[in-house]
Amino acid sequence: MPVTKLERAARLADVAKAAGVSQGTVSNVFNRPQVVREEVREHVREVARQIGYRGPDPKGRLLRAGKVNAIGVATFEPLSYFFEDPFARTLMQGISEACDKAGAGLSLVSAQNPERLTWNVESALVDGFVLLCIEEGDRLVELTRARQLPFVALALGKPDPTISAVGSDDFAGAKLAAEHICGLGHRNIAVLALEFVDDRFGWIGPRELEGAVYSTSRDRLLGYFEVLEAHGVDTSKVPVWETLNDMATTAAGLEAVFAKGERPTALLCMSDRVALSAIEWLQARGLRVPDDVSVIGYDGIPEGETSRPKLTTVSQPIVEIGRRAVEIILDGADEVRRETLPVELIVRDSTAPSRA
Amino acid sequence: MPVTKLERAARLADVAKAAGVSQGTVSNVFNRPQVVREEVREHVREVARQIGYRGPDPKGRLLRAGKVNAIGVATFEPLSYFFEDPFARTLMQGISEACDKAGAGLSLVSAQNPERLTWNVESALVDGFVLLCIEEGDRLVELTRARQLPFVALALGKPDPTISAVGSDDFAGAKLAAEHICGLGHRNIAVLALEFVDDRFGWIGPRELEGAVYSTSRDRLLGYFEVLEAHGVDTSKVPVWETLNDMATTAAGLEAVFAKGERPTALLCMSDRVALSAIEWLQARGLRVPDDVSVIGYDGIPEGETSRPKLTTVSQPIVEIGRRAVEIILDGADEVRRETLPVELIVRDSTAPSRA
DNA sequence: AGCGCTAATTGAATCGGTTCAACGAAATTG
DNA sequence: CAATTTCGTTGAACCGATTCAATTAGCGCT
Repeated sequence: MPVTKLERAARLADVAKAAGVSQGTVSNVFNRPQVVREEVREHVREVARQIGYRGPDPKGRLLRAGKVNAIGVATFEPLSYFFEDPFARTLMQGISEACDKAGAGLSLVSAQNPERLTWNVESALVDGFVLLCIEEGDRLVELTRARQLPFVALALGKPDPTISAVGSDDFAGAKLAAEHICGLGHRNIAVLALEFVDDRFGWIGPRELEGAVYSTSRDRLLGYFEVLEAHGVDTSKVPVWETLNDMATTAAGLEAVFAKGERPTALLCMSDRVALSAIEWLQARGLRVPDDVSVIGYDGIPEGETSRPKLTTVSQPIVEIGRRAVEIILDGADEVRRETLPVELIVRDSTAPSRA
Repeated sequence: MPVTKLERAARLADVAKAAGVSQGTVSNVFNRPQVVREEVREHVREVARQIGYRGPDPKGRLLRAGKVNAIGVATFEPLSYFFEDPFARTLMQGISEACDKAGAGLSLVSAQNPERLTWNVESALVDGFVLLCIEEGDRLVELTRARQLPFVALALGKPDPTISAVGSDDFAGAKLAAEHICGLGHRNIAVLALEFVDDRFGWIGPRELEGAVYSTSRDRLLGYFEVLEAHGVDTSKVPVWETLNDMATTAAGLEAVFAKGERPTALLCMSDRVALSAIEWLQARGLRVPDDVSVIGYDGIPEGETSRPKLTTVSQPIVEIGRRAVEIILDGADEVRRETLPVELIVRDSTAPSRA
């Protein structure tokens, strides 16, 4: 009897019935063709073709298999952040390389939109999460915990020992930067920092340092200060301005710093983005970098290599951090893993000896 | 009686049993809390907490719901391509914006690895695909067809009317570029092209043009030629070099072009990447852009705005293309949709009047 | 008390596969 | 020839939820 097409999309069971074999056999035809006799195999294939069955639906397979074979990357920023921000992009490179190698998929998740029907941390079909804790790291971790899936936090502000995390040594990195600047003879220095607490910017004093939510910023500042003091700088007089890692708040900070009496001859920036913004601001004001002002960044994003002047910076192994995070998740071991990768001073053209 | 924890992860059914209610009620507690009496709701919540149930598993929900609420972006390149290539990145911006707005997820899929057990076009859990047909567009389309999911092709080389696609008018865009160059008085022109057939580079003659696999390259070249001829240029003498859209093959092409007798005063490049590479090569050889050689690109990637000199180019609405592709997929209408978005000439600093 | 109405809950079917113990038939062995 | 092994196939359980028709409970009204 001729096989007729069905109304709804064909299923495995339909093929089985039409071909007069069991579901298990049809399943095998598509998943382990070797175990089924050639004659049967071809027959099933032919029937499948006739009723328009194109192979097992991943939705069904998933439920049984349990494993999605994909990892999710979550952040509180909008999805476009993954493709715009240089740091995120570099990180994603490492993450995507590791996924490619493991044959795992990559799903991007934005936790920003708390509404219903959105693909979020609660509903994403993934085997584990890499958390990009740029902002609201705590909430992100909390959301993810509820999913009971393995996860690794990156750029996590807090050194919580119950959370797997990959990062680099902020304290050591900051010291590297400060050593370089002091070694060039600079003593009149300003700091352009990242956030100490959420959604605020402006001057940072001892009180703000004390109440810092983000240990990244705190550790880096402490690193700067330790070295500066060792070189006889009175850190209580060093202007520290908290930015939102963008042009606007960086410019505001520079306005404020340069409005003060003594102008700095060097800028310690806690990110390359801030450093690049600062250079742009300085150049627009007719100040030469590094002749008039030395600028050092932090992170080591690719843009620092092509800027003018090329950016001196402390480089984190961003790609490597992403790669490790994925490896840890795919490892499957469920104990807490914390890794700190080494940082490196990269001297390029945006810093020069002090002329003072 | 006290509720005890289970060995395996708790399921909805376990909660139902432990709380002495039906599965349906527990499902409602988590999905439509309004419909269940407060007393029951709280009781179920409490029991769920005790046995360690954190809410419905998306895997199960998926099977029933049928909709994943995510779209996939597939290409033959490795995953890292999405974060490295400027064109892809800009496209992804549009795609991710549209996904964000629709509350849909975003999964990246590389079709490169044909092995088993990999997250690929056949197994990705998505509701539809955006196909980035940079290379091997045909195979990609074929693979995707088998999934019987809606898909939209971008940058598809062939004008296949059975496939939904979003693109821009290559012929018109190329004419724009050529008009600009001719209008500046240039008559001695070379073309740096993209691929006409897979995995080859070098000179393009009438034969290669004839046998072009990629209509994008062919249409652009035809656009260039039509305008050049209208300005009295003998196009059979115009050197056309096919690149692989990278520095190496662009440099090789320039070596070849400049080794020939008459040096061009203007370069028509089929991508901004090639144009930027060309500028770099020219500058390294001591040739000034645009004084000695004018260079015009194609695409309109962000890098063209910050390069030195800033790049004159034909801009495709890349972000918009990505956005439309997602909208078409989420629309759900299953007829074939083909859209051609307008291109625009953007005159910046890499082109100048011919001094001849 | 009897009636109609609404709101809350149940039970079973369903989604689309994979897996595995068990089984029958054919091939191999002692 | 009986015993064992191998191979291919079956049938049913299972994965973890959602959905909806049917049922029950509770309430107000005459």
